[in-house]
Amino acid sequence: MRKGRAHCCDKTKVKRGPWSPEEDLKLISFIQKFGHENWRSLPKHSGLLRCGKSCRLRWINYLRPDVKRGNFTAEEEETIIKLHQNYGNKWSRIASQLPGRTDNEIKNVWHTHLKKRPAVQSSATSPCSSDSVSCGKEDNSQAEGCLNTKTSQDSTTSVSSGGSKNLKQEDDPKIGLVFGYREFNDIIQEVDKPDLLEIPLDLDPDMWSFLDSSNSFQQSGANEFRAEEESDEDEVKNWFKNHPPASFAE
DNA sequence: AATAGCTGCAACCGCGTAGTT
DNA sequence: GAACTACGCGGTTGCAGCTAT
Repeated sequence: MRKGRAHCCDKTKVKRGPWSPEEDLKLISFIQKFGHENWRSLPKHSGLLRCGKSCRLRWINYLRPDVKRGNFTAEEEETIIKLHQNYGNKWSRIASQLPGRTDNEIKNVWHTHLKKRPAVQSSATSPCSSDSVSCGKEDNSQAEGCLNTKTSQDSTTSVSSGGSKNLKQEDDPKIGLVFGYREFNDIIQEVDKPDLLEIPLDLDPDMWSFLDSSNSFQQSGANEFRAEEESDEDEVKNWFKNHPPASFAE
């Protein structure tokens, strides 16, 4: 279809693997300031050593304000099962019916929990089921009809099996390093509202030293953004200084 | 206590497609 | 219409944490 395509970024020059709290902060901070109209150039301007694709994924699956963390409710699981019967592996389509859930998360839940259920397994043999992606014309009316998806906002109301590792945000040590978890959600919800941005963060000592010592923000490769980023950094720093971690003690 | 096996999740990879030149 | 870019999607993988032995 296409004649050779350059990889989206030079693999040797970008960082890969899990995101650090500092990177998350940079990304949130940058998007809050400048938005994300161009993922490809975002890393360069934000000073992140990641490819745009990776930034996009991180934002969509984890940092976006409206991402609902926590285990899936029984209702949500039920909805996923129904939607999967209609749409097959169209995860983004399914995700669009589940506010706050990402396609990646739904896909994971499907593969780890839902598809193992006996009821699901039997229905999976239906013509429009899993892996028969070519459902062709999806019956939207039917699909939408079965989805009066009122998902609970209480992510702690979990019915899902839980498994051995429920490292949702509330348990994620990575995030816990920097943010109080509830506060983390709150921040993220403000990211799309620049004027309202408050960052109720519980700041880990490591993060303090990061902010105080490193020039990580200034190390941004984009000179044209540098001045603005510095003031952005100051904003964030000031906020942190005025909101000592103790204020979020449990 | 050590470790092998299993599970669940975050992140990566490659392809399809829409948009632009 | 061809060539190219960038984005979005779905499949897959790697790894950390948990459990069983």
